[in-house]
Amino acid sequence: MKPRLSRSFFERPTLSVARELLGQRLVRIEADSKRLTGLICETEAYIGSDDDGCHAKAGRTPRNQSMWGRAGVCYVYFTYGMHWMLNLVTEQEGFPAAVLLRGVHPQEGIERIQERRVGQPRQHWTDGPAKLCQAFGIDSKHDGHDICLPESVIFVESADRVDDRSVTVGPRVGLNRVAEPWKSIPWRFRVTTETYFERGEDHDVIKR
DNA sequence: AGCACGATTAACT
DNA sequence: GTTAATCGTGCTC
Repeated sequence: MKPRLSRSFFERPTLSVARELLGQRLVRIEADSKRLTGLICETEAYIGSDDDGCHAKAGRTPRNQSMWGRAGVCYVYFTYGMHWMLNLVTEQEGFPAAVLLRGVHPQEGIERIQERRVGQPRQHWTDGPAKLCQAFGIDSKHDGHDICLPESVIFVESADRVDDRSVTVGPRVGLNRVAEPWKSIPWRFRVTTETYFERGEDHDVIKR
């Protein structure tokens, strides 16, 4: 078994965590012990209550309180009446910051991912923040879940670092009503070399 | 108790 | 390119 990313990884500056999560392996152990994994290919950073794009700007509420928790905690929230989003909390406890997981490249548990994403072509199984939560069975029950505990059912395994040449940095998505500079600040990180994750018989293409 | 909004998605022109 | 779906959340009355 590969080593898991430790709490000290998540206690660092959020931009470093967001960048370095690219290429690492998101692991979800389901209730029946089925293991679903995917290599992280897109992230966004949300940093502090000064960040107008960050939920923490509204202050601490029951919904967003996980963001004030210790590094390594999941902040899972509900939006648009139907979608769940998974964030991993960063920096020190008491400072609200997190990395939104926006896309993964499926590796293990393909059959179950396919079941959860019925009718969708493979390239769209986990290429959005709500899509990956649906595919991995992640929802409200995981809000506040600590991924650094040994018994955690969600964690991140150490894998190959993605080279800078394969990473594109740009503005975060979906912040149309947010004021500058937060609307355009380049806090989105994604793997843009289309063949980057191709391995063996697996010839999926990273899109977006 | 009512209401406007949303870190999106899928379907459609 | 546009837009409906769908409802928890936080704010106002």
